[in-house]
Amino acid sequence: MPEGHVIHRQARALNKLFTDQVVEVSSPQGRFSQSASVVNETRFVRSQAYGKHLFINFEHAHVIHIHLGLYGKWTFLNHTPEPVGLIRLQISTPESCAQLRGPNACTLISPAEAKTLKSKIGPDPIRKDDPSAVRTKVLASNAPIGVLLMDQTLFAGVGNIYRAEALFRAGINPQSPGKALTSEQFDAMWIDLVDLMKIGVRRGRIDTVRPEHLPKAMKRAPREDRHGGEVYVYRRTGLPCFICSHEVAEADLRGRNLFWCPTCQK
DNA sequence: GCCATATGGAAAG
DNA sequence: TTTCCCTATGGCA
Repeated sequence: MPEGHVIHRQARALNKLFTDQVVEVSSPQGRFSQSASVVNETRFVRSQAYGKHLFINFEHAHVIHIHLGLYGKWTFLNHTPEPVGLIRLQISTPESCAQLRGPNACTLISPAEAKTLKSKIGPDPIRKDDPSAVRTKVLASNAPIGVLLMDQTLFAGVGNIYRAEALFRAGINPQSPGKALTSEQFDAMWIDLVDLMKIGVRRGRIDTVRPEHLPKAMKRAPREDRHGGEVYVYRRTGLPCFICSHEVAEADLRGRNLFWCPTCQK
């Protein structure tokens, strides 16, 4: 259920636990057993995040590709318990254990296949990738910017929350076509995504409310939502905008929930 | 216990 | 554009 910042944290956590160690790899649930046995008791080289995709390199040029999708979840433990629930992938040493449940994708691939996959992933704000090619595409596109932001070949790692919040902070209506943006607006939004997502990596939660709006936000915000942080519009449907007090709106855009302030985002 | 929901994306139609 | 994947959780009976 994560956006890119979470995947980057998980890559970091896996590296901290397992880099250069010979690890036990298994699939208690069974579905990944055959692949797990291929890398079982081999050396964990490193894990890397590209947008929402995670790549784990093992010795002998084996790579596990993971995408969490909506339900996927990692659990990190300092011991290896009896399996609870459906664990697709488990990596462990005597000191540490990482368990993966419900991923959208978990497959053993070759370095060549990894390269192909990575080539389809767009620039990632957290990796400080160059957005110039994407800027050209966005500024020429008739598609709504709210749709473009969710396209992982354009903005790797951006999900529904960062989309809603970046557009709010930029004062841009999600329905505006990409070509309606100025080059300056695009650059400002990209830089904002870099800032916001780096904060997300650092804190492990999504915080997007500017300090000057924060006291007000804290007072009016409902319970902490699942994103864990403080946001302007995501899942605040019907609640007053922190800036103009207009009700936050919600709509369906291409099958995903969209949140915005009709006043602040013309 | 049952049902709706979720920060995603590929495949099918 | 719709369906499916696949798991956990929270709200409600």
